[in-house]
Amino acid sequence: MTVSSSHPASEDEDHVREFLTGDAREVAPLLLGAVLTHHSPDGPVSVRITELEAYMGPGDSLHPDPGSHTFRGPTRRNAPMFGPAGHLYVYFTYGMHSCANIVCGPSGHASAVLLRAGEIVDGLPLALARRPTSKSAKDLASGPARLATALGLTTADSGRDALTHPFSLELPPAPVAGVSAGPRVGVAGDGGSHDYPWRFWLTGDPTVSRYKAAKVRSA
DNA sequence: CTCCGGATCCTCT
DNA sequence: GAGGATCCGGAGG
Repeated sequence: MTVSSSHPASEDEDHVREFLTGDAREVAPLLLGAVLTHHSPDGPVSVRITELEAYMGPGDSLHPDPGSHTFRGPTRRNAPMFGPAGHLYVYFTYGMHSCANIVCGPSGHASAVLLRAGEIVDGLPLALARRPTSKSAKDLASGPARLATALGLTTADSGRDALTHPFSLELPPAPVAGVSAGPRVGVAGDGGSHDYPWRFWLTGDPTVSRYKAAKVRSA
């Protein structure tokens, strides 16, 4: 067989991309157990996803999502969320942390899944070097900013394709058993008490971030 | 174990 | 100019 000069997508890549083009609320629980790898110049680190959250786009009359960064429409920062599925949306927050999403849905539909926690399954020494304050291997990626740091992701990676070099994403061979769902963390929704159950995690997994209820803002 | 505040600066209004 | 899809360390039980 011959090799085309235009780097054709593999069947695997096509399959993963098509899967991610679905509704983020359906994609999210099925992404549990998936392995995201970043091959940085310093070496590879792989994370098995154990917790994530779905964020929907603007203009969904059934489920308006004030918690989404795209709620007020496209901006320079959130532009990748309006792009094709499978790309990264990385944002910087609290003056010091980066958090990473995988974009879902067809282009124009700004939905994504926030990677909230995972288990380091490859590149443990490098992940440790990136997160020297972590107290145990379980803490290396037990939070969205921790996960992004352990993988070496920054806003420079926002908009890049998570399915091609230097990244790769492997879906679990079969949907994982033992999935829990609940309200998202740190998002006050429409007032705090009616948050959507769009956070998914592997029940009982030790790497899942410790739950903290969304801060309720008084007007 | 839980609770609480400081760090620190990008992004959008 | 305000506030954040957070993390960490310290104080107290």
